[in-house]
Amino acid sequence: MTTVKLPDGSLKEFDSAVSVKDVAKSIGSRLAKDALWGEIDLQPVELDYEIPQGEPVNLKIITKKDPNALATMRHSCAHVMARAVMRIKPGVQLAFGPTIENGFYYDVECDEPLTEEDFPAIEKEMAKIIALDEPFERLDRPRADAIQVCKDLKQDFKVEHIETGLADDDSLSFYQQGEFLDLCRGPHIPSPRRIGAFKLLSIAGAYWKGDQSREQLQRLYATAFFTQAELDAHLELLEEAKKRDHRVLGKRLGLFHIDEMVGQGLVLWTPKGSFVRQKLQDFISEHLQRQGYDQVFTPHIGKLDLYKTSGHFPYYQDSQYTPLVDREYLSQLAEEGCTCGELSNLMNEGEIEGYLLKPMNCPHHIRLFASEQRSYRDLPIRLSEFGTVYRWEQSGEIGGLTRVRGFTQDDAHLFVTQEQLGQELIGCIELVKIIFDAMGMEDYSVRVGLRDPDSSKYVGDPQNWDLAEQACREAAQTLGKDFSEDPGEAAFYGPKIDFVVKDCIGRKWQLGTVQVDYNLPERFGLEYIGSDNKPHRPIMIHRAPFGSMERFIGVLIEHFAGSFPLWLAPEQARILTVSDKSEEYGKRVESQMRDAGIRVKGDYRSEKLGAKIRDGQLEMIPYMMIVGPRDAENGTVSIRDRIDGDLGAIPVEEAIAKFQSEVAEKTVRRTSS
RNA sequence: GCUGCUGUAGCUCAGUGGUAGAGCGCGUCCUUGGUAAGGACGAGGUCAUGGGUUCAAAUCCCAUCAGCAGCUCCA
Repeated sequence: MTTVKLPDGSLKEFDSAVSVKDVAKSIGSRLAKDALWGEIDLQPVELDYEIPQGEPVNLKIITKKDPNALATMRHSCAHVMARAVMRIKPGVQLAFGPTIENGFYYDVECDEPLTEEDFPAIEKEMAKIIALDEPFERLDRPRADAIQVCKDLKQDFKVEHIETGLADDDSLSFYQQGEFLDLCRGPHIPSPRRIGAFKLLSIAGAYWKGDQSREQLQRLYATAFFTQAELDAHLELLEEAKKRDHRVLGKRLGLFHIDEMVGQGLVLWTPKGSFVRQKLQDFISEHLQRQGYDQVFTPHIGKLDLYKTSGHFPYYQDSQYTPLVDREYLSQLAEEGCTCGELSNLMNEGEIEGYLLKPMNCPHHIRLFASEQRSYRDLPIRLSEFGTVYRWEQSGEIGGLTRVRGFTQDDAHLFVTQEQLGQELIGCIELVKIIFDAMGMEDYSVRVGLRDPDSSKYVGDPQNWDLAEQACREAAQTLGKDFSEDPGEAAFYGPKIDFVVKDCIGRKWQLGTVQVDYNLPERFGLEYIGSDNKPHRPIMIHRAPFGSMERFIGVLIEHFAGSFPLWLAPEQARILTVSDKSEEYGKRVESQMRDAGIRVKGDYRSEKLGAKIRDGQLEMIPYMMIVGPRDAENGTVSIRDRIDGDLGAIPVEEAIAKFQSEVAEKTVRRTSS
């Protein structure tokens, strides 16, 4: 008699010995077909495993749909990969080898570094190991034994990990497969034959335990799927994603240029890219005006005193451009025989006179606020500026438009009373929502950064913090979207709400941000006169709904895969003549459209129509208007839509009206998600 | 900043020790073609920069700069 208890609590009884597969069959033929392996009392077993008779056993049949099935298989594949590397390279030290979103990695340290040229050999060895079909066997060892096992294996990272990271565990598990033994929590698949298809993807550096001061390891990235077809589909998806990379599209569509001679991370906007940027600025400016913001302009530099007061200099010196040392101060230092080393020390200590390229706009706005006496009747004061700031980002972090050294924030600083804080935060969130909605961006996440209760780095009154954190939560709730609350993610000066999106290869970027600040009003001694005729300290809100124009446009290019909606497209429509004979008519239509405010160009080359269409498609022109003798005769254009193709001939006026309404509606029509 | 890879024509790339190639683009000419590439000819490169090895370097070595991936960082 065999009795199994299924995850739903139901019991199934069998008169004779049965395998896992038999149980699956008894439940349904579909399940039997989809079953990958079983789990008896949480231990993975093969499908042909004969279930022990007698006492009831807990059985779970694992299928592809099981959320952990793929991850479990991939983790087992990571073991196989590590084993293969150890067979090929001597003296391999193993670190961590977890599963990640679309695959897995294993951190290793080798005497001679691995390169991508080693991949074929590793993959071949992995295939051999899988063909051996040795099971993954779990071994539990008491703490002291476990340390000894790792010492015997000469796996120093594992020893350290047990001694520090797993200091509270009395018993530790290992998994053994053939000669390969590894400290591992599990679970694993019952045998490697469940690894359908795998591929090594890349190799990169990573620090042991993520600590820059520790050993640098080599991280082998790979992925695995249950079938070759799934792996192929995944790889194709990666290729497709690369095609919408904003760096590739930015070059192909001529949106921006980053020039070696100008400097790393410094963006040159081409006319087309500048157009998109300007349109976005105009768009948000209109909403700022509606919300009662005042726009201001401030310079790109400020005296060091300003940043000493704000606290930004010298504390963030590593991420700032070197100061512009005051001319007279510099000659004075020279007269005193100051050496380079001494100058450097003076900079480190912040004891230097000169100017700084502004790393943020707040100090300038603060001085504008402080330039007049303010009454509670004036508040809230909302100063906004498309302010360009410069930060010395680490060279290895810079790339494309998403991480640059000079960027323009759609910045604003709100000076508010405690009572106004909640409502103003909601207003800020509203702006972010307006932007995401207008772009049809739904795939973003919201993070409320709260203070870490165990840390003392935060400035300001804890009661105010509580109020501000609650105000942030309430503001976030107005989005009607899930948000995460992240303790420890607040800035030292106040809580914040961040908006995060992913780029084409899955990297996360913060776009919009709304931050409460109790610190700067304090440091600058800001005041307003209250209704009680006494001075009070305002609270500041920093907010940037786009984040920065650079990063936002970078993400936006990928979001639209280069196909901007009509209202944002630098070139909205293009006239394509069928032959030279229609050039005159084409030019007439062109000027008619231009007069109607359409951004139109004409392609009058003596190319065949097919070639002109192809070029227009590749340049992602929203509408192509084909004009030939037939159109000239009827006063029409034959419209071709970037997405839907040929729409047939319509009168020129009708085409103009169509475009104008699409622009007015800010319609978003995307070719793919 | 760290590790690894990469840097050849405007763009994408081939070229592994014997003084440079393709496709696209660009120019000129021919072609006058109705919904994703018509044809011919031509111009265009101190092979990222600076050193070194060698009779000889795009090719091998070192440094610098830049790009890519990851790590670390991001007021």
